[in-house]
Amino acid sequence: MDDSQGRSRRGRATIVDIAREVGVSPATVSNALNGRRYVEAATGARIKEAAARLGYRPNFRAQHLRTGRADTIALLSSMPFAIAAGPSRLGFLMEVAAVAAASALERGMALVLVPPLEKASIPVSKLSVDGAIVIEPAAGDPDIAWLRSAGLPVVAIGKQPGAGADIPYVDLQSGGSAEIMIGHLREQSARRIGLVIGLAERNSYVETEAVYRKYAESCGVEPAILKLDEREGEEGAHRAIAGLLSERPELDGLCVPVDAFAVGANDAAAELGLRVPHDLRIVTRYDGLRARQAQPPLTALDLHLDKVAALAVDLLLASIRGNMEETSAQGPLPTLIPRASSVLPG
Amino acid sequence: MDDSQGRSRRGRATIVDIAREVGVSPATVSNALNGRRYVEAATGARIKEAAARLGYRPNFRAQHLRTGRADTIALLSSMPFAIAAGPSRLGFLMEVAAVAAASALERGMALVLVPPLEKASIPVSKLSVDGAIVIEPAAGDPDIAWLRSAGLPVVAIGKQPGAGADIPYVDLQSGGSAEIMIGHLREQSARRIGLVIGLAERNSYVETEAVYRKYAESCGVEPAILKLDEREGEEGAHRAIAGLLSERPELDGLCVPVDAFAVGANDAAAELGLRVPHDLRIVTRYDGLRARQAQPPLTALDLHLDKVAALAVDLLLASIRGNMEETSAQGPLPTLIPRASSVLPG
DNA sequence: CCAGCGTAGTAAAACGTTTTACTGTCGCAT
DNA sequence: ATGCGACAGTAAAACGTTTTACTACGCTGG
Repeated sequence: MDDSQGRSRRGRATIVDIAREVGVSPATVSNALNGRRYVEAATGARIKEAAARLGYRPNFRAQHLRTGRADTIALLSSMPFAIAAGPSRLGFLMEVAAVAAASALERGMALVLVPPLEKASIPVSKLSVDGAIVIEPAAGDPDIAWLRSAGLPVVAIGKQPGAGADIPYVDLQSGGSAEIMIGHLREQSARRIGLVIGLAERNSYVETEAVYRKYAESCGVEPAILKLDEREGEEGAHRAIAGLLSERPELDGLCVPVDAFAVGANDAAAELGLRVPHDLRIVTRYDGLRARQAQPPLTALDLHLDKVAALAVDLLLASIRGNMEETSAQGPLPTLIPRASSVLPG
Repeated sequence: MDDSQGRSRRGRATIVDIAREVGVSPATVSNALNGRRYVEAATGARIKEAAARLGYRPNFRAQHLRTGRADTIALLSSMPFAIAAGPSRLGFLMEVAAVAAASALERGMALVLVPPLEKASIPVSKLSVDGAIVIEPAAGDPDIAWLRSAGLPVVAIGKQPGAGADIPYVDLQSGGSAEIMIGHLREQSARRIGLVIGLAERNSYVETEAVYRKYAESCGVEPAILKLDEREGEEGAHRAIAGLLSERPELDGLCVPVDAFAVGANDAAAELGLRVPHDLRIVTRYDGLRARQAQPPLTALDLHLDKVAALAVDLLLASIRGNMEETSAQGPLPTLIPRASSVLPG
């Protein structure tokens, strides 16, 4: 039964209700409402009027089925839960998420958030999305593999090591970041700098290590490199770095890109009675809550993640829509935020 | 043409490919795969084997259309852009988002993030979701109105003022929070406490004001209440609070639930040469980056947003699935985090 | 006057599931 | 024998769009 509103049985008005009302075919209504074929101005006006009068709302689920789109993208963290939990929960991922979500919405796409889960349960395969942004993926990331096998476009924030040109990315300028960090330590008169990075094969680690090795060689210092399992978190870093500092007491600077590890470095220094920054200068990369709350607060980089996130969304949408003339984008160069962990007073 | 894999022309295997392969009807395949009707064990096994062999992935868009679900919920901030921007971008909303997203994913739902947009453009009507969580909605929130008119379940974090029992909510314990804040100020020997809240009609303001008025009456202090437009942000608060403090120089304590305003209070005190906490004690509510980074750092409350977010997701999913025996949930009581803005040394 | 073409519309198929209503068969108690 | 219910499966409709292929029609140039 139609009621006086002209809509079918129960529920929302559909395109065929409008068609019946106006005396036209559903196809014409569709074309009038989303103008992908010309319909006569007068007809179009009548259709739009009827649509408004009936309170028509397109059924997105039907559109999605028909068109094969989802109008949704995902934002994935590939970091293990341990490192993303605690104070870093509001970290890198969420900072990107906030602006990526806004940027996507303004382009008519929804962004679904996929934080690291405690009980890892490949939820990415349960998602209905048109593509995904992945943050600093390690080589062989299983989520990326799944997405690619499903034929979905993926954009990385930070190049995926080992990936060909097939995965576009926003360059996080990790090499430049490393040079800024190490350069700053040297300016603060550190002469024996050590490096603490993660064990996973992430581009930022790779590039940072390369820059570090070049520094070590050119300055003639014996490299001191510690690679830690990210899952160990702050406490693991604390222990391991305490070990490093005992073995290599000459170290007077530490470049620790992972903020959780850097806090561990602070703790290790405290345990060994080393004064930061006097005896040991520490810098980290991501300027999040952890860096600012540390005692002493950690010198860090402003990665300009708002710009990075917006670039990533642009890149992904271009990729989804098939315009892939440019396959990657250059992120902005980070800027240093000097804090007490590395700046000698006076 | 079927290829050797038995799937239809191009693209993913569908349920009818499996049906053809096994020699059974599509309906049986559907029933076998999502077990809502019994199918014989042997048949079911053959079907599942074929599904695995063909690499079958259900087409979520088709499921969504057929079932009317979206398997997605939205998380909305109803705060204006000005107050959610800057340091608070990583604030309340994102803290809730992180755990709500994880919690939803573990229950098979995706969470889409709807941060406040600079150019407000009712994007909620473009979303395909089964329901929404709204953070501290003001009375008459247009997003909520829209969602309700679309028949979608809504859960509020913090009761919506003026809403009946129709909108379930997680009680943020704003009354209790106010008592904790004001009680703390009094313990820190504040004798003339002022209140700064927002102009919008949000429950936390309402309850806080009520508690404050009771305090003022019972202690015989002349109420000093400032209500500020949230869009004015830090600077607006700075100016207005400076005005208040000049007019009412006897004030020695300030309860400022909105963190952006509390930072403004800090600035106002500095401008007037008032020492915090010596001459003026300040407390705020949300313990975010802003509170911790302020000079001096602000005493705040741990609202236990992880628990709150999980409760909200539970409530919303129950609401979506139609189990609404309990219509609301009681959030945990906040706990005080004393900091230098209110704690007198010694 | 006719071939040809652009225009504005239509009918029907298609997207891939789920669900409803129906069918045949088997076992079993009457 | 017969009726009956449970069982395991099927055919077809349905969800609401978009898209393809087609039609009727008027116009234009030759």
